[in-house]
Amino acid sequence: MTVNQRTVIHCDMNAFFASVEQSARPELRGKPIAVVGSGGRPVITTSSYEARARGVKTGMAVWEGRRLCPELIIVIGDNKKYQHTSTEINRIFQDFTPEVEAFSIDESWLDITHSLKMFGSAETIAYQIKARIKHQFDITCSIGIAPNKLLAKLASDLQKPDGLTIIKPDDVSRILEHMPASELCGIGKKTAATLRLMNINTCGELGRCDEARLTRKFGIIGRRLMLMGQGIDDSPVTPFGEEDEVKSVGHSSTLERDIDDPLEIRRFLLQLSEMVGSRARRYNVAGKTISLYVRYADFFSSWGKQTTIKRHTNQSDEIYRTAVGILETVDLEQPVRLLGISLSNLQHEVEQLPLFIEDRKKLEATKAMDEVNQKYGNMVVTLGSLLPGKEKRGNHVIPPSWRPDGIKNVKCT
DNA sequence: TCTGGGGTCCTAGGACCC
DNA sequence: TCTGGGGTCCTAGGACCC
Repeated sequence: MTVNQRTVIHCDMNAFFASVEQSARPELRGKPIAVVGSGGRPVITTSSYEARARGVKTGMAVWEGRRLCPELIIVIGDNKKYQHTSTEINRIFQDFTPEVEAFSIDESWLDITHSLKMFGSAETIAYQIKARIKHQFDITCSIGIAPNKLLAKLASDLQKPDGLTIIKPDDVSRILEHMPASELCGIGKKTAATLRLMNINTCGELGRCDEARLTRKFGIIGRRLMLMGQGIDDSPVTPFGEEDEVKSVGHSSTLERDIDDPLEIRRFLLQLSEMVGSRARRYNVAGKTISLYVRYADFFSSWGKQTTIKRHTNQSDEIYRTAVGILETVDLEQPVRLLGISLSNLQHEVEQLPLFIEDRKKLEATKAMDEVNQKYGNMVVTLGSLLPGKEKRGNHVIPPSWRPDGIKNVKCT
């Protein structure tokens, strides 16, 4: 046993978006509901446990969910509400330890190593967390307690909903022996399939595998895979404010219908550029690399291309022009199903000090536009003048993005 | 009648510089 | 006739997570 034994909690909200909706709207409680995006081709983002019992799953098209469960209630998602609830829940965690890391909007890790003395035991803390979340939001969660993040996450997956699973250091090898390797966070479909071809199915087998054999197959992550199989994970819980800086800012959107009209494509690119630009400005970052991603009507074929420009930018018009520049190097093979733009190669803490009066005017205009858009929702005001031709602007509005603000990078007020 | 949107990390190969 | 080699930046693509 090492001296540095840690105790880590992983907390996973059960059917988070659906639970928030059922909590906010009593008439939805006990019913099969599905939370969907607001786009023209909606898919199910989260379904309640009542819906899951009927086979309704994340990622399904709405019609498919309805086929399986005709009484399915469709609820349009409200990201702001989920964001807010998530922030509040993380505040609860912080009453138990300052070392809280949000993995996603509905999952967090807590390093409670130094909180045990004050609160008694990990179990006590877990039960208190559950009770407070239940009381305050009427939401259940599944909690895993283990010596590290990898195992805590594995543990929280073992009992759903409303579970509490403890993996004690002494039990690690017994529990992992027959656990499918694919249960580990980080081993996805492809890796699991490759492992199976190597005759490795369980964590036990993975942990005993010759490191060189894994490295030959997987490169640098080979060693990491072996350690994962042994339940070893030294990665720290990184508290709020100490995360790595954002590395890219992007938006993509599936169009309501497939399009091949170049002007219409540009219209969407303009909106995407504005979404990316305004978010970059809000984060106070600027990027040198602009990427354009296109998925064709057949869904399976797609491409992405990127260009690196001379200086960093977070100006929507520059992002737009660069994206169009990329588009012009390509002959589209099919109508377009999805368009995406992202800004990377980022510089942080950008200071905007325009030298020329024209630039200052533009900055003022951008600021005013950002304020209006922030107040009245996505992209009420756009740089319509950049669009070629005089055709009336399409009234299609790109649906609010799934998670407009990564929880990691937003200062909560 | 389908199959979302937001990210991160890793690899490979080419261009270019000293 | 020898034709290096390290470092960095770039593009493209794949795998993973929620």
